Amino acid sequence: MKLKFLYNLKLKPRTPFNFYLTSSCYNFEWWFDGSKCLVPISRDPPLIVVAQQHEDLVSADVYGNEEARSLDVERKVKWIFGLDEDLTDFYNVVGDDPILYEVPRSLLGMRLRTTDLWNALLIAICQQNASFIQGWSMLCRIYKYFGSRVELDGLRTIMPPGPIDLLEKDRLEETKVGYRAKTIMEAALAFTNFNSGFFDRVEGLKDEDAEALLREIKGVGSYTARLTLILSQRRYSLLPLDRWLKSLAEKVYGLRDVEGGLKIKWRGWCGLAAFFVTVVLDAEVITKALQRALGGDVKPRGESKKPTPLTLWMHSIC
DNA sequence: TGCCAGGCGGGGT
DNA sequence: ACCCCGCATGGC
Repeated sequence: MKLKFLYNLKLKPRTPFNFYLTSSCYNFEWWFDGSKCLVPISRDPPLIVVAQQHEDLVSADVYGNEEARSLDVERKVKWIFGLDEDLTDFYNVVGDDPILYEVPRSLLGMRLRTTDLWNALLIAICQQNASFIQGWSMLCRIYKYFGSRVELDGLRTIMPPGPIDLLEKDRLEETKVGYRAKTIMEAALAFTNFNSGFFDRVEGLKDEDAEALLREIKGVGSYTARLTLILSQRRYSLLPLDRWLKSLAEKVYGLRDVEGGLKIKWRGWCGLAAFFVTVVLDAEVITKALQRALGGDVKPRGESKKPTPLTLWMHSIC
């Protein structure tokens, strides 16, 4: 599929904003090359934005078919990059945190990029009981195998698959996701069951209700549901607590009641804090992550020998 | 080789 | 409410 250039947008982010870090994090080579960040906005009608930094603005070249002209791209791009987001209070909360104090310093202006609910759920399921590299390799294979190739003025990229694409092709074994295949298919089914309007309502629900609704999918528990809502709707109050973060919090902060303790410590920023913990510790496996955190080595490595959240885009992992 | 890694649900108590 | 186990897969 080829998409043609439609128009350009120039957007002004709230300062401080770091386009490079924001685009780098948890991204793939076909969506970020070090300067251009390609953002799939809509599958039907197809629309992809090519964003890059332009002085103190974000420049967005919009590619799509004619049908896509009517979409409110400006609002979506602002939302995805968090251009209007104010992290002042978050920076105050983590400014002297032994794990996160680098966030308002070396990672100043970095925002979380959102993705749509379905894709966020896919990402979250792939993190279940898997190391960073295993989880993102599974995702990588899903995108390559089920996504569609797209070309924008010679730029080659991938449109991530929708639930229908997975159901129709029905060859998830090829992507080596193991027992998560069942959960992914359950999720895909739930997302195509439009009669009930199952997920159209999620946005309007309170955090607990949104979490409960996602958990109706078999194989989706509290961790997966919360991470999904953080990555798609910036529900930063939610704490996606897995064994990795639990272990870190017990040993580094000396917490016994991790859930309660982190909520007091990070207040309404638990979800964003959890996200940044993985970034500053380069998503190392727990033994290494603990060493790093206890040794005060909480600045992400620039080196690209092996993939980290910030350098994933520099590597081919599948 | 064997064991484990950012979960989860189902079975036991 | 808890505790414990199996579940695919790849990497060390």
